[in-house]
Amino acid sequence: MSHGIAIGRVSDATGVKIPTIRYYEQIGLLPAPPRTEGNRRTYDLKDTERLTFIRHSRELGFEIDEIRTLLTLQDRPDQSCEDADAIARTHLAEVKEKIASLTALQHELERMVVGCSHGRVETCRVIEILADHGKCKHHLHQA
Amino acid sequence: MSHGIAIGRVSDATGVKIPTIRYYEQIGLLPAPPRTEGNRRTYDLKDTERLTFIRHSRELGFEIDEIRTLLTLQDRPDQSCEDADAIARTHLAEVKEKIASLTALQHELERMVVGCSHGRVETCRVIEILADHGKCKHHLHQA
DNA sequence: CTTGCTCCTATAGTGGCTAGAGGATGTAGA
DNA sequence: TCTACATCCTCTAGCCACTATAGGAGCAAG
Repeated sequence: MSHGIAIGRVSDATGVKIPTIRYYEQIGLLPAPPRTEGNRRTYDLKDTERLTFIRHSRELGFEIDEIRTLLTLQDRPDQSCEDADAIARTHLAEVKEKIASLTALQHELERMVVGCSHGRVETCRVIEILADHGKCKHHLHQA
Repeated sequence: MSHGIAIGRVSDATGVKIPTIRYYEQIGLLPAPPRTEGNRRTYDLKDTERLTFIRHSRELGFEIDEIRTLLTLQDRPDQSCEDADAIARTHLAEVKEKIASLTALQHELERMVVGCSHGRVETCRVIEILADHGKCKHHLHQA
């Protein structure tokens, strides 16, 4: 008599680890499900969908608080999606900046690695560049 | 009579915040400097250089433990720089992967934002894509 | 001598989990 | 029915690299 999905199955279905699911419950991201007589959590399909939504959002780099907003938006389909759009746009801008930053970093690392004489540390470009910021072409904001 | 640099000056000179400098001392990344009679830390130029090295390495995304290795390498200039080179190469590979991942993410976010009808949540592509992983073209490793 | 800046220690908090201890429950086979 | 094993439970602590806060003490200029 089990019309409830066990946490392990939910974990398998969504790819979210069991402790993480419990953590999401703890921080109020996932509602606390009913329990069996033996005190085990029993989920339903909606929970699984919600978790999939959460996991996908996390994969896309959204923060927990952003996901909280997106979830409440999802729950009210008749409202304007302005907020969701704004969150996504802001996030997109951040991602673009991060890519730019990382690309600059990539070039600098390449310069380091290519310039390395493969000899002694004394003449190593890797160490040299790290020690002397002036040898740095690019200004990196965040890496 | 002050031939010792105060922590605040070191902070200004290197761009590393005061609590962070103390933290680095605590974890053994920066040696504990001598103190004045009034128990204040007094640094010298070498410390400033070491901190600059650390800051720059952090900006380039190296982890503390990697920096630890790089620092010991720097201290022995007659040794082979193989290790430093290996660390930089590994790091470069990670950065490249991250860029690829973020670029995929960027495309997906753009698809979301462009597809958004700016109407009600019901028809919002942002929410839709987040809810349904199947609508995702790219497989993202880490974002 | 007082004002205000810098510095000190120690502790706790951040985000987003992850790991471990120690125990209860559920299930499948002998 | 017994037993072995998988799965689940709670609770606490740890991870990284800081950052913030509280509650003081030291120091330099006006």
